[in-house]
Amino acid sequence: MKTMTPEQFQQTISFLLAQVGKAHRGCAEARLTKVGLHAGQEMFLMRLWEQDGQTQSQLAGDMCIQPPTINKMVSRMEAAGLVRREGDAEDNRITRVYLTETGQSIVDQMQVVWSELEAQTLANLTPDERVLLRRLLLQVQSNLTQE
Amino acid sequence: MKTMTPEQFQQTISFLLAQVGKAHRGCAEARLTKVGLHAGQEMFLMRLWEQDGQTQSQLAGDMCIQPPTINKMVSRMEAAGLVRREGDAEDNRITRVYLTETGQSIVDQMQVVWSELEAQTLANLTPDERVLLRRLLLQVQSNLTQE
DNA sequence: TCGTTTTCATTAGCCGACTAACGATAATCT
DNA sequence: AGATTATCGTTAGTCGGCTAATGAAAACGA
Repeated sequence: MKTMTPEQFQQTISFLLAQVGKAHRGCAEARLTKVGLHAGQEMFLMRLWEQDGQTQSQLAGDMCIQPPTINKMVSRMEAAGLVRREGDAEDNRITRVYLTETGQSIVDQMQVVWSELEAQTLANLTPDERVLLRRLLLQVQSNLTQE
Repeated sequence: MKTMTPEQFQQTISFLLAQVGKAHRGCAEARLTKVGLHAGQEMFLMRLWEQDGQTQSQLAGDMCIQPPTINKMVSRMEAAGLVRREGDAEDNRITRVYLTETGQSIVDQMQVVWSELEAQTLANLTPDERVLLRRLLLQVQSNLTQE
């Protein structure tokens, strides 16, 4: 009583989605390396770019990532000089994270990298297909996140 | 001369795709944990299920993963009793990997898990939309893998 | 035949993710 | 006020990924 074959496994959209996700992350990694970033750090810098001086918990919440992950990332990027930690004056539990000047310059380069990645991702897709793809991905995201 | 705003960054399909990929992997992880697997190992077992006794290089090539990643994964899964290493008789460089009985039983459970994940992923999508999503993802995959 | 090149597995070390567990501080409740 | 609870940051350890570098064995070439 086999419920599935390997061939059927590979024909699932989940399988395809996993492959596309890996390929996309790989391409992002390759491009981000050129500006001195690792895949994942671009999201962090984007959040800080959006609002500087956030707490680590805040960043973890926005990025849907666990606090220890943020902590190590901040430590490394602080050592790399992209970011600066500063204790909050009122609440001694909180340490806020700020972009340094070199960090800001990397944010600028990151925008170019991301635009190129977006162009590569959407190549050979018509405007209509891009709209459709977004709509379908949003539905999938909704399916996977809620409950 | 800013090329982008944080809002525009978050509106790219690359951003959405990264989020969906993370969510999908997270759901896979949550479900696979119940049968004693980590996210990523299901692909490995699937390849071995497809053809038992493959070499590590072969598996790495099929999975688009680097040999050291396979090596550590095999070591851990060997320690967990899911898999067994065996040297090749003709070529002493090669070590082949075989499914154990407990590994085979996990493959069976994995099929159920994967079916559930597929159902969750595609919920609220019509058959037409599913076909469309596959086609669009295949195009994106092609964009990201070639060259 | 013997040296070179290729292939394969492995080790070490890094990074992004996670869980579990702690210590310190703030907020809350009795 | 004092004890309890909640929050925040941090550390330790795990796993899936990667690159760089080694060592051993097979294949190849002069």
